[in-house]
Amino acid sequence: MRRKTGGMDFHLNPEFLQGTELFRDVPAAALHEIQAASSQRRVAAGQVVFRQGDSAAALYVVATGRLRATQTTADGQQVIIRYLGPGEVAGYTTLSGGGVHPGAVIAVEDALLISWTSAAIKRLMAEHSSIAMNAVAFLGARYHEMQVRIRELSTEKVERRIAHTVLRLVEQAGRRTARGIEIAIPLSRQDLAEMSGTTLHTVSRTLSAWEEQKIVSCGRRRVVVAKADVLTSIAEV
Amino acid sequence: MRRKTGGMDFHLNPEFLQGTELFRDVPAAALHEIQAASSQRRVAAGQVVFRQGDSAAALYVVATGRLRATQTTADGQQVIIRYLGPGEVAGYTTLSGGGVHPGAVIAVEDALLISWTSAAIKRLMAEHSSIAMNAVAFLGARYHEMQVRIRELSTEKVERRIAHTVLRLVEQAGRRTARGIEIAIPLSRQDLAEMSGTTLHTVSRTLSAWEEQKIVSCGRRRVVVAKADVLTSIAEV
DNA sequence: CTGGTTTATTGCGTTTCCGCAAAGACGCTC
DNA sequence: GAGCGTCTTTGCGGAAACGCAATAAACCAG
Repeated sequence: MRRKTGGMDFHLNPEFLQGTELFRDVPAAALHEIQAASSQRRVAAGQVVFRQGDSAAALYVVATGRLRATQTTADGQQVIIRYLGPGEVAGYTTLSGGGVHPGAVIAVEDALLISWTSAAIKRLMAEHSSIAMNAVAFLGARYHEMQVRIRELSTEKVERRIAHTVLRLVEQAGRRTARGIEIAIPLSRQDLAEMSGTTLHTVSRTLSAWEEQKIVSCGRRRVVVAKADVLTSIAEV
Repeated sequence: MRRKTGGMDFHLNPEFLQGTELFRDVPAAALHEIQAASSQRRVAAGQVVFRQGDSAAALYVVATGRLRATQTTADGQQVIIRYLGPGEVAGYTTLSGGGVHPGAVIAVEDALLISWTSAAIKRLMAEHSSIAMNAVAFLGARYHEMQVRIRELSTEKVERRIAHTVLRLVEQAGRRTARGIEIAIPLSRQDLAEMSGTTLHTVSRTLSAWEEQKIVSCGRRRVVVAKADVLTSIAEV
């Protein structure tokens, strides 16, 4: 399940760490220490990294693959908070209190994660202030993201919300292809609904209408944006 | 407008700092340095602390009074992100990048703020890791708050959302009175709407219905919760 | 290629909530 | 206490989006 750094499968080189949101610009001297305290964990697509309510024992940084962070209500309704790609942090609660994870994280592709125990990452932050500063920076950025989403959910109609969601995904996981920009995450209509605050039916109807106008072309769990500018004008006007 | 610590109006004592979310548990030795770097600023009710888009030059900690943080769209639609009371931080962006404030903050009551320049607070964080740890903790907590609100906005119907909003305000600014728990912030129907993702009309109708059932009693910009348990069951069921 | 599973589409009725409009209540100033 | 501005209530019509249900399409395994 987990193995110590130095395993045959992945060499955790300093360049990788320096490219992550948490260890960016950390003094070279600290990198070895960070690396020594790390473990690795592989998760297959669909597998759970941690559940909502689990005690926050480890912090993860995505090395390869992609994760999804969700929030679930008592009665099972779910929303997607965010997707996490290489270099991003999962399990931020581990950085602060000795609390529990407020949401779940699962892998949507096979992924390799680098992890630290709560005690280890706290010690590293206390010793190397630049790590703590990075944590402040990325938490601030995520807080801001959520503020924007709240504003959208509160003030915009569904079509615009879906447009914003798709554009955000393009930004985050867009891959240029012949037909346009493809979102490189398998995305069901349900998934889009859970990101836009609507139902899969409404998402389906909206995408169908867009497909009619050649703005997007989509398949099963796949969306390709052909006319990003038109989508932007739907989102902004 | 601003004046250095040591002015006659407010003595910034160490006990106050130790009770704030940012300077909790900071070593006593650091308090003097924190204090020396601080300024004070008084704002009258209704006055702007900073605007959305202003460059993030200062960080504020509320000493007395209450502030409101908002997000506004290009076309002037507004949502209320949060109210800020004594001990809480306004202007978190100042902690990280050299960016701009992503939202506005105004005073809803006369308030006294303690402030630090961006450079000063960054230096303090770098030197005293416990400040940085506190920043990580409170940003994590706010990020979590926003996640919960997004889940509510995405999955719940208006009445439940309004109930949640009112209960949160009770938690944050409730004051026990003869008639029940009064929310000690002047709150218009419009304000409640901007916190719940709905319109003032719907808020008005909902409060009227609740008043009918003696769950709340309200006046102009005032809400008193008589039966918090019933409100909780509306929010949770 | 065939049967089963998952995912997507679409029609239709229904609910929820918005948004206009007009009237009413409250509180402040002079 | 008269007048004015702000805030609140409420009726009514209508738009937006939900949610059921049934069908269709895509994918997978054997």
